[in-house]
Amino acid sequence: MTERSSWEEIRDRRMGEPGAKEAYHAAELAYQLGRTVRGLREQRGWSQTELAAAAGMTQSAVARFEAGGTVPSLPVLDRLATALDADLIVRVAPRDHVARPTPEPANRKRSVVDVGPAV
Amino acid sequence: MTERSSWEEIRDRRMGEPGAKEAYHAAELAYQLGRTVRGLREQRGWSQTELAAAAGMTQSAVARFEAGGTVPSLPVLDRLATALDADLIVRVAPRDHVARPTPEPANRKRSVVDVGPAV
DNA sequence: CCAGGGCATAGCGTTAATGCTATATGCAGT
DNA sequence: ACTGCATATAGCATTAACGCTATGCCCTGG
Repeated sequence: MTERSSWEEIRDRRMGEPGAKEAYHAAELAYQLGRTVRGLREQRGWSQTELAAAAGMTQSAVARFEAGGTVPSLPVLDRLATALDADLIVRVAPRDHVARPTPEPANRKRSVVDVGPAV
Repeated sequence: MTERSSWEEIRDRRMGEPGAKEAYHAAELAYQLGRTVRGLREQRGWSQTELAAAAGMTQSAVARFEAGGTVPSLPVLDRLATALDADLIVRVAPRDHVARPTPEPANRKRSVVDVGPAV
């Protein structure tokens, strides 16, 4: 239909489709992660090609990801984060608990991967 | 080989294989996320079957996930988090920046999904 | 005007996560 | 001993993410 097919299209459709609330979240998540990574990349003055090389992937993969074309897998996110010298943080934080003020030392040299019950 | 095949086996193998540092991270991430979710589930006194129903999946899927049998996708994590009334937090936080003390209100009622350049 | 660099897409083959059903234990409770 | 519930696996079909290659477009420098 309309054959406009493009990642934007795909993303828009996913984010608009009702009944797929989870898919929606995931799509939005993908979108925002893409923008975040793009920001970090540009901040470093790197081209998609360079980031791709550093993360062990190709330019097209980076473009697809940055455009939110697909919901990235954790392995890929990890590689990108590592390439950008950043930490990939994935956590399932219960909302019940009154999360403590997160006494994060703001700079601890943890591993690239940071997981936890979040407080 | 040895045909012992089980998720533990799979996980162990993945976490042990050298040369796949990213895969390692991802596997460990999967493992820990699984334990976190299991903890939250038991904390609620739910059975895998119940959590599965609440998250729109089957008991086997939950078992597989909790055992770290596969690296979960974001959509699945989102559904599980939502079912457990928790927040799924995924972020790529640059290590360079001297992250500020995270002035997190410790209790804001954000969306289920929380993404950002992390400060 | 042409060349080069950077980014967006198209297509396609491969791989891995999901979903489901069925089954094997293990552990109470009766 | 039998029944029922919970968890671990097996096996299989589907789907989607990934990886790669090849273009197309745009913009800028020569």
